[in-house]
Amino acid sequence: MASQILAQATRLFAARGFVGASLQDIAKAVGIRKPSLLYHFPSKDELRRSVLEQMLEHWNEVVPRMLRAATSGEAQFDAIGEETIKFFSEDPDRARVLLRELLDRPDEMAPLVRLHVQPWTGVVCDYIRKGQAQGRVHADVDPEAYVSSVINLILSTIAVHAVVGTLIEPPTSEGDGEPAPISPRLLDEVLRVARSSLFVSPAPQPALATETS
Amino acid sequence: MASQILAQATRLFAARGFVGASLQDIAKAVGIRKPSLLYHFPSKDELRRSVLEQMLEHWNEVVPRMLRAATSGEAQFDAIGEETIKFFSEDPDRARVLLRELLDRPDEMAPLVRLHVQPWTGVVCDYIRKGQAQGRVHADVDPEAYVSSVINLILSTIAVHAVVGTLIEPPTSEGDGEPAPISPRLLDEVLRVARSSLFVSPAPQPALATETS
DNA sequence: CGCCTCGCCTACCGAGTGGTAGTCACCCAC
DNA sequence: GTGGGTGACTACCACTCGGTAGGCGAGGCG
Repeated sequence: MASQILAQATRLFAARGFVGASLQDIAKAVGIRKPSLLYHFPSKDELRRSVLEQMLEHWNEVVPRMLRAATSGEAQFDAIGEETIKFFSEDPDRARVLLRELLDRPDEMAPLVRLHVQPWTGVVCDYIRKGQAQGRVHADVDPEAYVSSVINLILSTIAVHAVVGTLIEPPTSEGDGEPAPISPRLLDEVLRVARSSLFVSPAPQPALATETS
Repeated sequence: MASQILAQATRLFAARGFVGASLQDIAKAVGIRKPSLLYHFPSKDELRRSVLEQMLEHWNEVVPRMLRAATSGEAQFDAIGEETIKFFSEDPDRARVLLRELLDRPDEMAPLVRLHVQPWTGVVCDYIRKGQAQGRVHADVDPEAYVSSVINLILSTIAVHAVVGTLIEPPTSEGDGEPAPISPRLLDEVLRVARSSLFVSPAPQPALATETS
């Protein structure tokens, strides 16, 4: 039950924001009444914290896999980006909730961000600096700023893809109720930008048969 | 008077979101009572539209300057990015309000985005394709997706710089009430990423005496 | 059976919301 | 002076919000 509440709360917080999504809305989406919801979560703020906690918990399961990939080789470097994109794009509400919290409560989110992404970015930054020493990575990359920018780019691209997507290709059909998948063109380009702004040799593969699939 | 209301409304919408900022809060920030505010703007929704309209109006004054820069030469290409960054970073609330609206009302914002940034991105995309034909721009750039990504990156970087900034350098002093300027490291890296993921020859200048000015 | 806990309910509360009605002081043209 | 518009105010409205009080049925257990 609590998990259904968390799921619906995540969905509605993502769509309307924390203040915009009322407990009544969330309860109705779950199929119960408001006081029943408050039985499981003592307050709306507690519900918000639980939503965030659940998401960061899930995130923490993904991180070790990425770190292992990061330290193994250059080609696997992309895997970090792909893994991050996968995490957010398999449920874009994660990106939206996170972005909204970043906007709504920056002071509260700053320590959380430090706690959950700082150590990971530290490893990646070390790897970038090593790459710079070996000449594989552009010398003028600012590792911390680069990593922050790429995370930011992935997060916001997925969060607002519904709007930006209509910029790059007209909506296929109007009035559809389903979520509309994220344009692969956008995601591919995000990865390409991240890769080609990091490594000095941008194209090991000649990009000739990319249209196969 | 109306301009003061718009200014405070922009500030509070940016900080707390549309539903989170009450008319009473805005009126108090201006120094008047709520009904007096509703005398100037007939409804809260009208106030929101006016805030957006004022911002897009201001934006439309900047666009022609950028377009002139875009069609003049390669070095001036960066000027577009710098101009865009300047527009948002001289008042980060613009980025925050825009991002919030993108999250809150995607269906309403999509046509606005098309109207106000579509023509401009069209010109830039043409320029990118010309650059690709001449070999100055990476062949695997997806012009529309690239431009969308860069706009997204600039917007979100400035919108949440307060949180991300603490990732790349510890806050100099705690408890400061002033807005805290955007880290130049972040902005420089955003520009570098945008530039170096576009052009094939990333460094015409050897980046040796860049610290002169 | 009696009793307790769990999960949910209806009914209600005070506070705050966006918005309206009506008033009042000012100022400027006639 | 006087009429009318301007821009602010006080007082109020219906409504929704997050949260509480208390009851009710089902199931486990002595």
